Amino acid sequence: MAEDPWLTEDEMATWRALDRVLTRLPRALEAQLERDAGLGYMEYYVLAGLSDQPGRTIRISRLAELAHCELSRLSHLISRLERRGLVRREPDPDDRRSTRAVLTEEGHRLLVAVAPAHVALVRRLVFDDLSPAGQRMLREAADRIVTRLDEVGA
Amino acid sequence: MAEDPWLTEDEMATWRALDRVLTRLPRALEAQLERDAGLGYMEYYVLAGLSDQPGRTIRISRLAELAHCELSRLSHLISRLERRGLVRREPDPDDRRSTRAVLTEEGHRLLVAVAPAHVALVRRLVFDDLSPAGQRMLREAADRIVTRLDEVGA
DNA sequence: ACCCGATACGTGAATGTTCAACCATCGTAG
DNA sequence: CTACGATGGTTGAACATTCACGTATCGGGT
Repeated sequence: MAEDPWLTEDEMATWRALDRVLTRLPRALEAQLERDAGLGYMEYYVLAGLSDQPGRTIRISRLAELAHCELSRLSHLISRLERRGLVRREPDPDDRRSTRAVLTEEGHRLLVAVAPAHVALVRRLVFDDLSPAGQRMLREAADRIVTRLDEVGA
Repeated sequence: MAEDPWLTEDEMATWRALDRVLTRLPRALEAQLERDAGLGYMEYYVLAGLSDQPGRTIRISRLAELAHCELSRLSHLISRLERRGLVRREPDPDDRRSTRAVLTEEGHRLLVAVAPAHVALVRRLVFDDLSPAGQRMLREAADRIVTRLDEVGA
């Protein structure tokens, strides 16, 4: 951790650009979800993840792994969604420590209603005018970063 | 907003990778700053931005633009930093509505103490094993996304 | 059968962020 | 010069997230 620490001019410019994406892109997506459905970014992806599971059901701890989200946060979040009738908790018959989250019909309807606009915004912000080569590079860069994140245990 | 909304298989994979970076990279950087200096991500960049200004001083509203941060949030944030003696407020002589934030000597010392480890982590997570071509692509992709964000006014 | 560490949550307090006011000052049209 | 909208900033309440702790269950080892 001791050696020449600083970034080159080029790296600095790249980092600034990436940093702006990091801070503004989630904010923009969240704003749209909030307006259209009263959902936060994480709430949306929890509902979306849930709808992909067989029976639209999944153990809460498993969902936390998928969302890279702490159990405590997810518990509060699910309580909010439950109050709104979008998900429901049910005990896991196989393991009585465990709780399962189930996407309700109403939750599914909300998700189906809001998803197209969300996907359209992702397409517009990220993929419009991104060449296939550019997209491949972007994915490779992102995958490398995720690999590094796993390495440092974050 | 009506046409074929869905993402291709490839786009979906790219988006998932990007999404993981969006959620986990800031978290990892923030965790390091929090451990080493008790600073949040935004707090660090506010101090860093401040130290780049002549006289380590800047109008608060200008700082909010630089950090793409709302005034209210910045005001609370600066109050916290002020309580810790890292910055100080002073009235702007040119415009009496305005307040200026000044980085204190102690704030500067903390910044200098924590910056190397932060930069080293950025280098490790983002730039190690990123080819010059890859870096150029990454920056171009990020810049395009920022341009789109400006277009939709986010 | 019993003990003990690990796993799967839930909860309440502390902290941070957003939202909706509010006040003071500035620039300017009339 | 004055009234009025725009700008700069603060504040407090509402809401979300994190942290530390508590509880119940599970899976072994002995």
